[in-house]
Parts: sequence; structure tokens; C-alpha cells
Amino acid sequence: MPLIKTSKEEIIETALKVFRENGYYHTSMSDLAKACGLQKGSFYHYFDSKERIMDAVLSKVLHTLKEEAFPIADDKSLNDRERMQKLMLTIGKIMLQQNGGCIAANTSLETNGKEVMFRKTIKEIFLGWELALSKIFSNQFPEGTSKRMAEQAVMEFEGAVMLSQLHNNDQYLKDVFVRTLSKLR
Amino acid sequence: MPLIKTSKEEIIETALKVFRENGYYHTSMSDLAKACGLQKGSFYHYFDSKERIMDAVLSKVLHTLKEEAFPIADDKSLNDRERMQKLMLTIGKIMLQQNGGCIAANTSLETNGKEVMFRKTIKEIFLGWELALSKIFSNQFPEGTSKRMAEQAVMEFEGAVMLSQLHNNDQYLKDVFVRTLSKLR
DNA sequence: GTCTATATCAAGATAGAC
DNA sequence: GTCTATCTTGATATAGAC
Repeated sequence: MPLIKTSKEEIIETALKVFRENGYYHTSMSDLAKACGLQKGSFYHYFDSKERIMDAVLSKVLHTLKEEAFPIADDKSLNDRERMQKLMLTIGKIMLQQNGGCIAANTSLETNGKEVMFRKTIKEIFLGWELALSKIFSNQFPEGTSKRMAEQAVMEFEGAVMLSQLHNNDQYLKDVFVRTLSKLR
Repeated sequence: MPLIKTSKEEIIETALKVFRENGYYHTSMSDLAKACGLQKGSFYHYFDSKERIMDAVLSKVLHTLKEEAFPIADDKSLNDRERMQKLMLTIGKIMLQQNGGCIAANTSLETNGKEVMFRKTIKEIFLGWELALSKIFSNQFPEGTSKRMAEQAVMEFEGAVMLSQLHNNDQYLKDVFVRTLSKLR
């Protein structure tokens, strides 16, 4: 019988992948436990409900975005196009996965209208994302315009993730990257 | 075109609303039965599995789009802007709901990577939608351009639905309507 | 066509041994 | 910290009476 200690951090990382692959409601505590190499009972030692795991997962995602992605908008060593490209790629790396979708968008849509503790975290994720994009746009466009361009970029990105998955074709996402970049000189 | 709604038709209409509100996996057969004013056992008289109900729901949505929405792109009595406006509003009426999301996008994301019978119907919905939009754009833009503009409009629409729900603010969706319309003269 | 009753299984969650 | 065992509830689905 293996007695391998697991850390809460590792569980959150694994749970992120499982949730992204199967969605919130379609993922069971057994699924999460199994993916972590634990029995269901052991899993409750770390998290006492599914809601709290997702809360931890999304808080981790937000934290990572704040650490690694959003500051790119202020990186003085890059020009606007370079910032935008690096920002979009980094956000993609954090939020997306080979064949899973966007953890933030999927969870938002699934839990729309439900009373779950992590909705405020999802809002923060998208507001932070919009703010970072609009900072870059605001170097070349007026305030109101740059805000709407940022919102538009986020919407296109999420729509593209959906269509790319549905048709199993990266082109939708690639087009959005090119289109968003091409708005900057 | 059926003049009299059968019971099965009514169930499909009700199921559409429930699925749109609660999602595919988070909706139970009990939920559907209750919403139809039936006992669970009675419900199985009409549909013997949840998958078949969703299949019927999405087929009905596709059929309605083909009958009522997509032909607007060919309506000779309207100019391009009028066609676009009427098309977008009609698609919104069929696919969206007060506070529920887009049945096609939500179901697509939830069942991504799963083997369910209705994925091909979802693909048809989005391909039909893109085609209708690109028909209108192609009156004023070259072929390749109009195709990408149509894809972009769909992506923005779906992203806007997500953000409008998340922040409980219609403005995202309204902006997309205005922006898409403004591309036409 | 609708109901009640029930079988079967999975889910969320807890208790207690080691 | 991990396990097995168990509780409770809810889910899918079927059987059979009216």
C-alpha cells in the first residue's frame, strides 16, 4: 500500500485539469480523488466540498494571472504589439489546455444564476483581463475606445475557444490573435 | 408545418428552457418531468434518455433557425443592414432567454470531448449561422473577408452573451449588435 | 397516458481504524 | 495522511397498476 503524501497545491493543479476537461457539475469527487491518486475519503482531508475546490482552483488561476500575465501590460521593455502578443499567449497558457476549454468561461456559463462562492473570482478574472488589454490599447487609442476594444478582444477570444473546440480547428483562435494584434501599430 | 402542437412538442419546448437555465449535466430527469407537470415515470413515456431529449431540443432549435432565421439573409425586401439586424435579433430570440445563456454554446462547451449524439447538430447550427451572416457581408465585401467577418460576429456574440450574464449587464451584447451592424453601409 | 413503486447505481459527505 | 466502510441523497431507468 503506497503512502505518498500529497500537497494541497498539487491537488489544486490536478483539479484544475479535471474541471477544465469535464466541467464543474460533470466532475465528481471520485473523479478528482482518482486523478490525485487518492481514495475519496482521503480527498476530504484536503477539501470538504466540491465548491471549495473550485473556489481554490479559480483563486489560484486569478493569482497566477496577476503574477504572470497582467503585469505584461506594463512591461516597459516591450512595444505595444509585443506586449499584446505576450499577454495573449500567457493568458492562453494559464486558462486553456490542449483539448479542454477555458476554465473561467466554462465555469461561468455552467454556474450562471447559481449561488456558488466563486462567481466573484470569475468576475475578477475577466475584469483584470479587460483592464490589462485596455492599458495596452490606451497607448494608441482614446480611453473609451480602448476599453471597448479590450472587451471586444476578450469576447472574440472566448468565442474562438468555443468554435475551435467544436470544429476541432485552431484556425478560429489563430485568426483572433492576428486580428487583435493587427489593431496595434 | 404542424398546426397542432403534440405533447412531445410541448415537452421539447419546456426542456429547452430548463436546459438553457441549468445546463445539460446539471439538469435531471426529475427537473424536466417536474417542469412539464409530469411524474418522472410518465416522462419516460416520451423520451427514454436525457441524451435523446437534448438531441430533440437541439434539432428543434436548428429547424427553427432554418425556418425563421437563416432565410432572412436572402430577404430581398430588406437592405443589408436591415437583414443583419433582423437576423441577429431573430437568432437571439431563438437561442437566448431572459437570464439563461445560449443553448448551443453552453451545450457545446459542456459536452466538449464527450461522445453525445447531438454534437453534429450543434456544428450545423453554428455553420448555418456563419453562412447566413457571410451571405450578407458578401454583398459588400470579398468572399474570404466576408467569411471571416461572419466568424468574428459569431465569436463576439457568444463572448458577449457570456460577459453579459457574468456581470448582469446587457451592454456587452448591445455593443456587439451595434459594432456588427456598423460594418455595413 | 399517467401514476406509484421500486431497482440500481453514483454522488456528496462522514466516521473511525491504521 | 490515507484507508475502508458507511450513510444519505439524488440520479437514471423500469415495472406494472389504473
